[in-house]
Amino acid sequence: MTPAALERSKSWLSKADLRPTRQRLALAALLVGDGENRHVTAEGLHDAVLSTGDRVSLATVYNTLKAFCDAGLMQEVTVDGSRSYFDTRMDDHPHFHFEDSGQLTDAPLAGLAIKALPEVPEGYEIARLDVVIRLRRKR
Amino acid sequence: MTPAALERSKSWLSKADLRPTRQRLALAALLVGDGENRHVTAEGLHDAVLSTGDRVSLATVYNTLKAFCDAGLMQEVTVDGSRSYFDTRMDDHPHFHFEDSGQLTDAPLAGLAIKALPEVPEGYEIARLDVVIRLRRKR
DNA sequence: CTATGTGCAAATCTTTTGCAGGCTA
DNA sequence: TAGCCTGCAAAAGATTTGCACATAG
Repeated sequence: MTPAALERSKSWLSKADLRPTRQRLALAALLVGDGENRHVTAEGLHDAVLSTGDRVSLATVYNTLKAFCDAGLMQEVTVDGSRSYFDTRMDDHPHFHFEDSGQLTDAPLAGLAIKALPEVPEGYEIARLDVVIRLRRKR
Repeated sequence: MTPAALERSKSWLSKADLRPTRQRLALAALLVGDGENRHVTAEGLHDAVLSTGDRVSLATVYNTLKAFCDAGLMQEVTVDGSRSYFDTRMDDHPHFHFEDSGQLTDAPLAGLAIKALPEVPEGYEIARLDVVIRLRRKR
């Protein structure tokens, strides 16, 4: 982990009043260490952290990702019933989901324009608008 | 099950070359017997069929719903990581998801207008566009 | 009759939880 | 020190699967 990545990870955690433990720093470094947005699954992140040599249990990865979400640092994105993805980008934006690889990426928000939304039922308000563009490899 | 519902269920199954077994007819009657669209979970449908007096195992409900999807009679909608919903309506249309009750309903397609979509990556085409409007009860 | 379905229980897979011990502030 | 964190293993759900039996065409 570079000094810059360490710094970024620490300030990311302190933004949410989360203690900079060894495990959280290791995970944060993989998530925001380079300043890019990430879309990870718990298992994928666990594999990634193990391959850096750090030891973090899978249960802690789950608990930590959930803690990051609760703290408002990430959001959970549901794209297929079997796995959850965790996204470091917090604004409402569309996603591309590649059906062949299962990969999830941000879709440029610029290209999406929603002109109107269906009328929301009485007594409710919009919590979030999820847009997933499912992509299939062209034959 | 009314004669009309039985008829509708049978023709719905035959549309997809699925044999009209007792279990499939019981499930189909609940799904399309009245001509309305339905959004069900496997467990919810299982409860419903049991309450009509028919006996169908939960595993068969799962297998049958999956068979209906494979046959192009329904589509699976993923709205939160923990459960799958199965929708008898086959066109691309937005959904309302009520966070308090977990209920899923169709949102009027009329109200949604998408002006433009992000450019699709080279070599891929859009398989489906999922739009889920998450609703929270107003305080 | 033969290929398809079905039921049941056990297996899988992802995610959560309980609890004893560890570590940050 | 006090309270928050972590690890592990076991629990909890949702869904799938293996296999023997049943049934539609």
